[in-house]
Amino acid sequence: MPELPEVETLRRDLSRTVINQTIKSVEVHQQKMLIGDSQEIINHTINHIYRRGKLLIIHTQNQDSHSAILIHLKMTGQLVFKSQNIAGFALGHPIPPLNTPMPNKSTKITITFQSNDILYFNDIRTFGYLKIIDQDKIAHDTFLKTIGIEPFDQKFTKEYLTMLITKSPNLIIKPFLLDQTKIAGLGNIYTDEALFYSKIHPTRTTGSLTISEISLLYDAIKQVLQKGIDHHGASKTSYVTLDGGQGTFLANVAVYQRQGKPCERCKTPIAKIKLRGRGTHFCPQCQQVTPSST
DNA sequence: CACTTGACCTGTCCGC
DNA sequence: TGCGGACAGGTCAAGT
Repeated sequence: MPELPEVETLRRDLSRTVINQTIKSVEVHQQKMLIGDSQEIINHTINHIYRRGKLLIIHTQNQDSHSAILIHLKMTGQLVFKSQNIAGFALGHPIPPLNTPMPNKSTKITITFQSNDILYFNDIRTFGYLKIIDQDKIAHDTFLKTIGIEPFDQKFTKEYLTMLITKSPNLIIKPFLLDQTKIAGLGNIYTDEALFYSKIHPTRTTGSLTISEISLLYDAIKQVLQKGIDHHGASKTSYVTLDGGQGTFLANVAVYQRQGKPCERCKTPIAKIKLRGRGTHFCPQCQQVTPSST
């Protein structure tokens, strides 16, 4: 469930808490969650953290080597930070952390810093991973290699989106938007929201979209992602912010998991269908299967 | 080659 | 109350 806004929220929080921290030890509680050699980052200092789509990339180094930690949370992954310096640790999220014990049974990897601060990687369903590789090999990572454009990249323009759509005119728009090799970072929640605001039915084909619909879709993608970041992400079941708190985006969704509830624009009950195995929410009135004339 | 489907997992919820 | 099954969804290998 963590999509671009959730991972971006974690990136920002991590940048305030673990930059310049030196890794003392790495404890792996479930082997398959770790790819690579944890010894490689012992005594490494974290000096840079960035994000590609839903993937978090942490640069570490010491005198001899430069490594990278790639973290994918998939559906139920969590990163939780426990500081020794309680007074200095206030991330300021709107919903404060529950006092969930750390570590717990979903804790898969524990990273302890020289400060004795601890970063926990939890994942109930164990779909996520933490991967340690040489920094020179980042460009060869099989996932990163195929990932598409960043929605907030300057190169992502209306023309770029039009080009992507024109190139694959026979795809259903929702799976198209979920395809990480085309646009990076959209998942089920933000895709449904973006289609609602652009008044496009999720089963429309890419080739059927008009220029003005593509324009609306472009604006909607950026707006819902920004709104998600502003709300510190969407906490449904498992996603939490770095301090264990919750994002508030779900209180502000228009369609996601609002089936049966009135559309905020026209009061028609929101519908839910299954599209390619994904729960898909939309307003049957506002989002027509043919282009709207407006 | 481009696209689609099922598998990977486990906690939660619903109906019987 | 207990149990089985559906469901949740990001990615990738396998299939079309």
